[in-house]
Amino acid sequence: MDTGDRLLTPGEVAALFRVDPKTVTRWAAAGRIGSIRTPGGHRRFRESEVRALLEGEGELEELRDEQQPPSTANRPRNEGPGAHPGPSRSAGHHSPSPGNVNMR
Amino acid sequence: MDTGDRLLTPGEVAALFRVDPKTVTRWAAAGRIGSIRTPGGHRRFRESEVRALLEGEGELEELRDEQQPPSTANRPRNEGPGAHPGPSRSAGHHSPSPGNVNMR
DNA sequence: ACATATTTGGGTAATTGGGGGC
DNA sequence: GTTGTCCCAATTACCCAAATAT
Repeated sequence: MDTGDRLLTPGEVAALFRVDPKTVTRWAAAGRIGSIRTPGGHRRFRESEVRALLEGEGELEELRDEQQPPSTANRPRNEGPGAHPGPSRSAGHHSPSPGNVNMR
Repeated sequence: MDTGDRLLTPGEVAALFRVDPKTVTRWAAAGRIGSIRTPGGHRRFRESEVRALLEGEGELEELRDEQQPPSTANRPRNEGPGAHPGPSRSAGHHSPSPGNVNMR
C-alpha cells in the first residue's frame, strides 16, 4: 500500500477540496493539515492525507435503518441487497490525524 | 476510485434546488444528502449526488455491473401506498433568495 | 541568464455554520 | 413535519504585490 508519498501542491489540494489555494495554506498554517515546506518556503501536502480527508466524513454512511411511518413514508434510498464491495471504514478508524477539535 | 464528480458548495446546491443555503445545510445535517466537510468545517457536496437528486428519483439501472443474487429478484422499493411525491415546491411568492449574491 | 506559472504574504468582502424564533 | 429569516462567529474567496519553482 502506498502510504501516499506523492506530494501535492496547494493548487492541487485546493482543486480537490473545491477551495482556494489560499485556504489550503491557511489549513497548513493552522495545523489542520500536515505540510512539508520546501527550502524556498512553499508548501507540499501528502496525497494520502488529503485523500483521507475527503474520503467522506459525511454523516451519512451506514445509516440505512430508517423507520417507516405507516402512511407517509417515502425513502427512495434503498440499495439492492447483496455484497457491498465498498471499502468499509470499519478498520482502523482513528488515524494519526491532527487533533480535529473544531466545534464551539 | 474517484467517482470523478466535482464538489459543489452549499450555495451552488441551494441555487440548483432553488432553496436557501440553510436548507441545504439542514439536509446534510439530517443525513438526507452526503456531505464532505473541509478542515475548516464547511461542507461540500458531490455533484453526482446532487444531480441524481435533481434528476428525479428515478434511479434507473444504468449500472449493469451490480451483481444481484439470482434468487431474490425483489425490489425493495418502498414507495408507500397512496400518492405523495416529494414535497410541494410552492416557491414563488417571495423575492428570490437574497442570500445568494449581494447581501449586506 | 531568461520568462512563465504557481505560491506566498496581507487585507477586505462574501459565504457558511450553528442556534433561536416565526 | 418542512422552509425561510434573524442573529453572531468562523471560514472562505478575491484583491494586491513579491518570491519561488519549473
